[in-house]
Parts: sequence; structure tokens; C-alpha cells
Amino acid sequence: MTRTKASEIERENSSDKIEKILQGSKQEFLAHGYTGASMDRVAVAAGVSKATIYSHFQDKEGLFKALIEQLARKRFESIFGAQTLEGEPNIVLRQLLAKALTQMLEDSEFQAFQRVIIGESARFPELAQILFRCIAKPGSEIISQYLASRSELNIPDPDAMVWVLMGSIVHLVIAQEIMHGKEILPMESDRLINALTHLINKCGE
Amino acid sequence: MTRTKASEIERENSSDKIEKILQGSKQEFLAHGYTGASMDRVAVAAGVSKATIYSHFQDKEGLFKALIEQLARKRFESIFGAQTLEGEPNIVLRQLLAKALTQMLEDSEFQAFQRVIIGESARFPELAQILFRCIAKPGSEIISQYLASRSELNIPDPDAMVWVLMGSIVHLVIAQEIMHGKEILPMESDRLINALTHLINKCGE
DNA sequence: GTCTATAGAGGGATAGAC
DNA sequence: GTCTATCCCTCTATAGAC
Repeated sequence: MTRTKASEIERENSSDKIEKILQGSKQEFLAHGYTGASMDRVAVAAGVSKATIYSHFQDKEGLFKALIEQLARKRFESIFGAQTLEGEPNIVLRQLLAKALTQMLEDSEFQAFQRVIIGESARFPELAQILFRCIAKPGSEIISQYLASRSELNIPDPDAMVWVLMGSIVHLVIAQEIMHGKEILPMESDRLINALTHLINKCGE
Repeated sequence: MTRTKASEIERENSSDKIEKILQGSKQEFLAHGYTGASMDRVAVAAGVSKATIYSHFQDKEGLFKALIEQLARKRFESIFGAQTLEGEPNIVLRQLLAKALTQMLEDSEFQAFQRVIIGESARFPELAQILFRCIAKPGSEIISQYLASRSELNIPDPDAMVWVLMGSIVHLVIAQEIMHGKEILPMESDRLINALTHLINKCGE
């Protein structure tokens, strides 16, 4: 019986501590990056002692990797929870792009996650690759197959088209929010979405 | 007379030291990021003592900012050295996109620069914004005006189209090289360029 | 299992000699 | 202007008590 009931909320087992440590480390790593993060501050944020962290994780690197893998898994589930992709291409694609872009623009945790992954991609190339294995690859395959299945769209290279769509919206998030470019060179997401859907429509004419 | 002649190559003045320090700090900051960089290693790489660095720059932050500003200025000059943008749109745009993409894909220093700028964009938002002021904004204005001036292209929103073009190629560099995604989800630059030029052509039909 | 206390290394920055 | 030597702090990681 290791379940936590409301009546025994004071008692905590190891799994709870691990989750608390991961939550605390999320704050710290997403705010300061890998090198800038302090294990002392992780301990404070998690509400445990530093020694407890080291009893559950091998070292700072092990904790960082565990956190990133957990976050990537959660992102994957939240993105591909209920994507159907059926119906009129014009509407389906517009909704898909707009929804993905809006979610990314409004989710500052995602932006911090993306910033840290890119910033540490020299030290931890395998962590950046997890994003592609878990999110970009399955996502691009779904969209590419949809584009290919709709022959009226008349797209010569669906895989390349996915890179145009994905690249345009991901880059907008990186440029406008992550890099704070919106004050210098602003672009409304509606205009980008309109431009992309207009291009796809012209393809089929 | 502070010029350095070939006959007095041993003698160095302050300007030389400053340049050596910036060169040494480039290695260190681009390889390890701001927090991960060590002033001791900068001193070794530059061939000067740590105290000499602090006599020319206020602190680590000041040196980092000076370096990033220098690199941004150099990038700007190398990109907009000889861009004419005249002639048949189909050819001009294809060449422009292909050249920009190839240069970015082959320039690992640019990639490290981009990685560090993004990684530190939470701590130093003004540095990321320098990139937009010096590179993205002037570049996008040149391309946008070209697109608008060619009425046969029939582009409803040239500014938004620039974001599609720029976003697609910059994102490819980030995804394939900076984040090491090419082993997981590869995409050849030719196919992306073909897709983009095909879209632009369809617009005008 | 979890804590406090601390070891041991490396960080940024500076004083003082030359 | 430039160096060597050093200060003081924070860091990761662990030893030992409970």
C-alpha cells in the first residue's frame, strides 16, 4: 500500500520525492539552463535536501536527462492526444496550423524547454534528438501522409512541404517569443497562417 | 605610430590585445555558452593573463556582449556585401535562398553563434534582438520589397511570405545541424528549395 | 531514506609588483 | 599595461548521524 490518500497526505513515499525533485528541477533547469542551474536551488525548490536528490539520481547530468525525457514524453502526449486530420483540406490544415502555432506561442514553458534544448544541443545532442524522435518525426509523418492522400492538393513533394509548414510556424515561435524578436520585426500569426494556406490552395489550382 | 608593420611583429599595442582577447573569447563562448565559459580558459586561448582581460573589459558579461556585437556586425557585412536582387524572379529567388541556406549549413561557427544566442536569450534578450536589428530586419525588407515590386508574382502579403521563406530555411539549419536532427528526420536542402520556388511560381499563375 | 555538515575543486574578480 | 598570486565565493558531490 503505497498509495497516497487524502487522509495520509503527510506521508510520502519515494515516488513522491522523485516527482517533487523533477518538478523542482524543472523550474531551475528551464530558468537557468544546464550549466547555470544550481543543485542547491533545485533542492530548495523541490523541498528536499541535496543528498536526497543524489540518492535518486546519479548526478546533475542524470537528473537533467531524466527531466528532459519526461518533458518530451508529456509534450508528445499533449500534442498527439486527439488529432484526427479528416475532412476538407483547406479547413483541416488551417485549423491544425493555427492550433499548433497558438499553443506554442502561449506556452512559455514550451518556449523555455525549446530554448534549453537548443542551448544545450552541443553538450547533449541526444536530448535534442529525442524531440525529433518523439515529436517532429511522428508529427511530420502524419501530416505528410495526409497531404499525399489528398491528390487534389497536387503537392509534388509532401515531405518537403511539411518542412515548409513546420519550419514556418516553429521559426515564428523561436523568432518572436524565444528570441524576443517581436519588438523589432513583428509578425501576426494570422498573417502567416493565411500566407501558408493561400500557398497550399494555389498548389491545387 | 601604433601601426603594426611586418618588421615589428613582436611588438603589440592595446588594440592587438583586445583583438586577441575577442578571438580567444569567441572559441570559449561559442563552445561552452556564457555560463559554461571560463575566464581562465579565455585567458589561455587569448594568450594573455586574466588581469589583462579585466583591464580591457569590465567583466565577463561585458566581454560576452562585446563579442556578440562584433560577430553580429561581421555577419551583417558578409551577408549584405553584394546582394543585388535584380532579374527574373524565378532565378533570383532560387539563387538567393539556395545561397543563404548553403552558407548557413556549411558554417559551423554561425551555427554555434546561433545556438548560443538562443540559449542565452532569456538572460540576454537584447543580444538576440541585435540579430533582428542587424540581420533579419534589413534582410526581410530587401526581400519583401523585391517580392512586392514584382507584380507578376501576385503575392498577397509579401511580408508574411518573407517569414515563410526565411523561416523555412533558418528552421532547416536549426533542426538539421544545430539540433542534430538530420540523423532522425533528414531533409535535403534541394528539396526544400524546390518546394519553396514551386510555391512561389504557383502563386503567380 | 533523509538529513546536516563539509570536503574539494573551480569560478570571477582584484591587489600589488614590475 | 601586463603580469603573478590570491581572495572569496559558489559549485557538485559525499560522509556520517539519525
